[in-house]
Order: sequence, then C-alpha cells, then structure tokens
Amino acid sequence: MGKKPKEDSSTRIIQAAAYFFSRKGFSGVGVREIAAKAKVNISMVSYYYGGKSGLLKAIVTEYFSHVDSIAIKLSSKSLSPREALKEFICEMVYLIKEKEDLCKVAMIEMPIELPEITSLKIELLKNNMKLMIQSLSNGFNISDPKKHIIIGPAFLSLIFSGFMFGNLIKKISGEKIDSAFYKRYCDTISSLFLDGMNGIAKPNKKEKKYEN
Amino acid sequence: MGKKPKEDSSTRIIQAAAYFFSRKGFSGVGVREIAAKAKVNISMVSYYYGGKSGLLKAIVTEYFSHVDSIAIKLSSKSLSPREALKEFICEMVYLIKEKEDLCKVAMIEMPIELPEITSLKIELLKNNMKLMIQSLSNGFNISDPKKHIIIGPAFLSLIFSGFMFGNLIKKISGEKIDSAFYKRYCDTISSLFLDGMNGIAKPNKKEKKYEN
Amino acid sequence: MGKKPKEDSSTRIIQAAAYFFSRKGFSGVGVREIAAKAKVNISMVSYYYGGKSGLLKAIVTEYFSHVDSIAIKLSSKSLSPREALKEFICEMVYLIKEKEDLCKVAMIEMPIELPEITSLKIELLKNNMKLMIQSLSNGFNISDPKKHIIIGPAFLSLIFSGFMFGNLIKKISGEKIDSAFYKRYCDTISSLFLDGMNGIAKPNKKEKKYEN
Amino acid sequence: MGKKPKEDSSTRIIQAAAYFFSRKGFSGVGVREIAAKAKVNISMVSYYYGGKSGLLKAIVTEYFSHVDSIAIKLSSKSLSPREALKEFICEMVYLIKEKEDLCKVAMIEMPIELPEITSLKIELLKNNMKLMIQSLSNGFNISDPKKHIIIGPAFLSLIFSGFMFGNLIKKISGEKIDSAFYKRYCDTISSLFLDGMNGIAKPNKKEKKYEN
DNA sequence: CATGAATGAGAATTCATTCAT
DNA sequence: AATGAATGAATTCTCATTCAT
Repeated sequence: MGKKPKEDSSTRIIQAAAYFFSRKGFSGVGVREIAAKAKVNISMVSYYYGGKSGLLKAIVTEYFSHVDSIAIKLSSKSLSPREALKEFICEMVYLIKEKEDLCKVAMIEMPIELPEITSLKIELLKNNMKLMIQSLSNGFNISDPKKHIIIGPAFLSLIFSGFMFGNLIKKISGEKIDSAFYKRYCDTISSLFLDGMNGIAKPNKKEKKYEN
Repeated sequence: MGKKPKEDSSTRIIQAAAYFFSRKGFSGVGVREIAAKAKVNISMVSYYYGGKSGLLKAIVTEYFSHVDSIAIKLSSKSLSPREALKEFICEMVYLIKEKEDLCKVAMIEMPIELPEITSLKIELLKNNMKLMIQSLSNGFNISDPKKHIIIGPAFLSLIFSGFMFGNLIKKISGEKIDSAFYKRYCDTISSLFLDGMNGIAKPNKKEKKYEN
Repeated sequence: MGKKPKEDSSTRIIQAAAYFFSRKGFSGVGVREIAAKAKVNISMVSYYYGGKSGLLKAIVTEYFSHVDSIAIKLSSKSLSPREALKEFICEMVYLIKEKEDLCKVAMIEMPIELPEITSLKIELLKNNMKLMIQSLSNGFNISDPKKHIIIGPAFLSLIFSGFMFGNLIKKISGEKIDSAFYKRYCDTISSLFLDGMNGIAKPNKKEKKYEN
Repeated sequence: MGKKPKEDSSTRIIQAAAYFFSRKGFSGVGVREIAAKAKVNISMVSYYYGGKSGLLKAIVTEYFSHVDSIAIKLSSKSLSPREALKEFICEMVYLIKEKEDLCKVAMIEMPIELPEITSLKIELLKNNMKLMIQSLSNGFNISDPKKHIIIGPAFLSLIFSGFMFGNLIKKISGEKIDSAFYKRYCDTISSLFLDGMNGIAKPNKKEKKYEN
C-alpha cells in the first residue's frame, strides 16, 4: 500500500470542527483553533463553508443522513420488533464508534438554541423521526400515542448515554474504550431498552411482586 | 452594613445565568446578556461570582447538592429496589420540574470540556455516583460489575431525555408541558427503565420467541 | 515593652501604597490591592486621601520634605564642599534605608507624566533644588553654569542607582542588602562622585596621560 | 501574499508604544491610545505583538541589543580604560539621542516588577553586564569585587540621569535640548565618572586636605 | 486555492469612585 | 470610622469575517 493520501483542506476542516465542537461545544471554539488544527488558513473556513455555522450545519446534516440510512435499511429488512430495535441500536453504536466526534456534536447541539440552525435541525429531526417510527415502532402496540414522544428521545438518549458521559467516566473509573467495550455496551443497552433492569439483573433480595 | 441590596441581585444573576446557559450553552451566552436579564450592572457578575465561570460552578454545585439530597433521603427509607428506583426517578423529575434551567445546565455541560470546572465536575460526580449506587443499586445483583458504568449514565440520560429534547419536541409535536405530562413522563420512564419496552408495549404482530 | 501599637488605618494605607507603587509603579497598582494589604475597606482610600492620586501626592510630598530637611540641616553646619557632599550622600542613603519604598516611589515617578501631580512635582522639585544648590554646590566653582542642570540629576541618580536596580541586582548576583552593604555603598558612591573612577580604582595597565 | 501592508503597521505600533511608555509608564498607557497614535486598529497590537506586554518585550529586547552591540564593538577596539569608558558613554548618549523613547522605556521599566517580562529582563541584563564588564572594566583594578555591582548601575544611572529628569528639568530651567546639549552632556558625564567633581570643578574656598 | 493583514464588534474583567447604611 | 453593594467607564483581548494580493 502506498502512503496514506493526505485529506484535502475542506475535509480536514470539517474533521477539526467536529473534533472541537464535540469537546467544547459550538460556541466554545473559535475558527482560529479549527483552522490551526486543520492546518489551513483561517479564511478557508468561510471559503469552504460560508462561515462558522456552516460547519455545524454540515455536521448535523451528515449525522442525520447516516441515521436516516440506518432506518431506511432496517425498513427494507423484515425483522421482528425486538430484532429491529436490537439491530438499530447496534448500528447506531457502530456509527458512533466510527464517527464519534460527528455524532457527539449532533447530540450535544440538540438542546442548544442557535437561531442559524434551528430550522435545519427541526426539519432534519422531523424527517428522521418519521423514518425511525416507520422502521421500528410499528411493531409495538403502544397504548397511549402520547408516549411516542417520550420513548423516542429516551431511546436515543439511552444509546448515546455512554458517549455523552464518556470523558467523565473515563476520568473517574479509568475504564478504557476498546472494542470489547462496544460489544458490551451494545448488549447492555439493548437489554435495558427491551427488558429494563429485569433484563439485566435479578433483584437479589426477598423482593415481592412489584406494584407498578 | 453597606447599601441595602435591592431585592437580591446575586439571586437574580444566577437565575438569569441558568436561564441562558440552559438555552444557549455556557459559551453561547455573554455576561452582558445575563446582567441585562438580571437587571444588574455587568460588573456585579464578577463581584458576586468572581467571573462567568463562577456562575457555572455555582449552578453545577447546586444541581449536585439537590441530587445528592435525593439519594441520601432514599437511603434512609428501606425500600425494595424497584420502589427505590421508581421513587428516585419521580423525585428527579420533580426536581427538574422545579428547577428546569438549573438541571438542564448541569446536564448540558456534562460532556463539555471546560478546564475551569472540570475538576469540580469530576469531584461532584464521583461523590454523587457513590451516593446513588449506595441508595439504589445494591438491591440488584448485577452480574458484570463493568455494567455499572454503563447503567449509571444510561439511567440519568433516560430521566433527562425528555427535557433535553424538550424544545425540539415542542416545536415538532406541539405537545405542551403541563403537570399531566410530568405524571405520564414519570410513569413511562419508570416502566421503561424497570421493564424495558416489555413494560410499555406488547409486541403486536407475529413475534416469535426472541433470541437476545 | 508592651505590644506594638497597631498603626491606624490611614498610616497602613499610605504604607501599603508606597509598598506597591515602588514595585509596580503608580498605574500598575489598584486601590483594591492597596486596601487589601492595608486591611481596610476600599472606600477608605478615597475617604482619607481623596482618591488614588492623593496617595501619590502624599508620598511625593513626604519624600521631598525629608530631602529638604537634610539640605537645610547641612546648610546650618559649615562644612567643606567635600565634607558636605559626603554627608549629604550618607544622609540620603540613610533616608533610603529607613524609607526605601517611599523614596523609590518618588524616584520612579519622577520621569512619569501624570497630569494630576505634575505641578506638585515641579513645585517641590524646584524648591528642593534651590535648597540643595544652596547647601552643596556653592563650595564649587563650576565653570559653565549650564552644567548645574546636568550635575544635579546625575548626583541624585547616582545616589539612587543601587536601589533602582536593586531587585534585579539581587536576582542576578544574589547579593544581600545588609548594613555592611549600606556602609560600602555610601563610601563607594561618595568616592565615585568626588573623585570618579580615579577615586575607586587605579588603571592597572600602561596607561599614559589621558586626554579628556 | 496577503493584503499589502500599508507603510508598515507593526513599526508604527512599536514607535507609538515607545512614545507613550516612556512618558506614562507601561501601565499608564492603554493599547487604545497606542493604536490611535499608530493609526491602526486596536486588534493589530495583539495581531503583531501578541498583546500589550509583547510590545514592552520587543522594546526592552531592542534596547539591550543596541547596548550589547556597543559593548561588543568596543571590545574589538583596543582602547585604554579611560578611552573605552569615554567612548562608551558617548556611544550611549548617541543611542539615547537617536532612540530616546526606546531607551527611556527600558530604563523606566527596570525597577518595575512586571511578572510577564521579569525573566526576560534578567536574562538580557545578565548577558549585557557580562559584555560590558568584558569591554570596560578589565582595565581597572577594582579592589573590592563587590563594588562591581555598585559601580555598574551607578554608571548606567549616570548616563541616563539627564534624560530621566529631562522633562522636569526642561519645565524648571527652560533649557532646550539641542545638539550642543548632547556634546556638553557627554563631556560632563564622562568627566564626572572618570574624575568625579574634581574633574569638573576645583573647590574654591579654604578646602583642606580631604579625608575620605 | 491560498494567504495574511485588516476590521469592527464584542468578549470578560477590573477600575476608581460613590453612596446609603 | 467603616462597610459593602453598586455604578459606569475603561481595561485588554478575541471574535468571525472580509479583502486585496
């Protein structure tokens, strides 16, 4: 194999942006820092992406396109609801593993109100939810339809939880993120979402019948 | 005694800070905006909190003190594991209901690397995790101890999920956040965490035995 | 002896001011720092001295009153020109030893243009020069009267030189300032001013007659 | 290549800085004032010099490079000690004449403790003293080596004395600084340093043998 | 494509001072 | 005599962006 081809400027910029946005948040980073990491001139950011917020738009857009693809691919397979959920979770974890910075940016910026990208975010999220509901939740008979908007975000938050707290966890527990971790993570989150704590642990005391 | 404080500037400042931090993120807000909303002179922020990051420290500290209190209170009652979890979730939701801005700030800033508060965050989180594990998870017989650091964050993310995506959800679904919502939210998240999708919905189609 | 009486606020303030002005220059210090060192409330500075520049005025005024006193005292003794100069130098060094901060402030602020104290400085300096010329230089027959305004400052600079560079010298050479130093300093500066390098060192090579 | 620099902003900035630093002291000037005089945008100061203290560093560094050059040039000539001293003084006066602001800044800031430049100052001064001792004082047989650290600063202070008190002198005596002044200054300071008051004036009264 | 100087607005913070208590 | 909250101006520095080269 030859020498690794050096990525072009615009790619380096967006990667550097994802790197910093995911660690410091959009507003916590300057284009200077991004340009420096990408080893390009500052003006190149405006040149390629039309400004700082263009970077965020590009990142968020790419994130949703990946998730949408997963949902679409899943729709085409005819899996049982449980299988579909499990596979979705695993695909998502794989996506995060491959593009951690990108995914974290999208998730971190979700609750942040940034006028320039709000409409984009809403549009993409709306479409994405439609696709996901289509491919996942029609297998379930959810009594109260209002629960949809609770379960949806809960599902996503669950999947991301390990990565959002990742850095702190690492600093606290010293746990390292290897591929064994991803496997374990995938299984645990799937069990949790499908069967709750029941799927993970048996109460070990004289627990009586629970009254919910 | 000095000039009489008009109504309590420092309180108004911290509230304004929480308001904006929760919506725009720490770095997305300026002290000017905060001071304006709090109707105080800009320099009062430094005067009372020693600077912008002092505000964040105060907020994060308060958040953890609340959560710690909940955990401690729970420890003193002797509840079954399921009961304890359910009650913890409800208490947390109540806390979020009462101090939404404050809680959201703490959660939003969790994955953000801000050198000035990193050590504080770690210290508080470490202590908080100890208290929570003490009061909650000793009722469960978790096979692999490594799952702790997956379940912990998952649990917290689950509880917060509705509020993190809250604004977007509101814009997309038009759902309004009334006290019925909190009740429903509490129940749904509890079921989900305790029993997973099984606790919420029965598969309605030709679902065969699942293989996990 | 009883316990050392704690100096009153206004004294502590002026001492703290001299301490910092002599180290950081007038503009390099804030009243906060001064008040903190003096252990008084910030407003006390304005209360006692009418503001920050009042502090400098007080310091400069005191410095000149000391130097004037020395000159006046010298006038009353009838000494030879050499004796007078030597004694003046020694008295000045003694003054600096006793009130180093105060003297350094006066000297440091001499070349600094600070509108609020310029007229004060000029008035005091004019009067001081008159007294000094009276008490010192009428013993010398200085050919060109224009040399007066060269020799005057040179004389003062010479006396202060060791203290102006003091801190740097200490850091570079490790020399410590004990009372032996003051003695040696006094002698050396006196010799230098009276006899030049000739008074201090003999050229050690085959130096021929000098042509000035 | 970027936009063509108009006439040389960075030079105008450093000159404006020297102008103000020499008159008001480093802390007494704001970058605004400097930028205004240099007719550049305020941010250019940080752009070129990395901040206000970068300006001072540049000025101090340049000052020492000039003085070092003089010392080095002198070393290469083989002059008698007296000749060397005289020439050094004249070269210094010439330097001050040409770059008065710059030199005054260096001298004024010598006793000021500014953490950001302390180490730079020490390093430069140490090196400079080595060069000066090398080129000047090996012609003299100074009995007590401890006198070195007295004579060194005294020498420098002497040379600068006229310029440090310059403004005040001008205001008091009305003397104007023309090239005749520099000539006279040079001669007077040289005489003073080499032969002391003896070199300048003969005692005119009943002076007896002096006892040092 | 790429550069780097330049801009002007805005960032956070610190300043000396005042004033009601 | 002393306090400390409050003010508003001024501090330095950084921001994203533009533009001529």
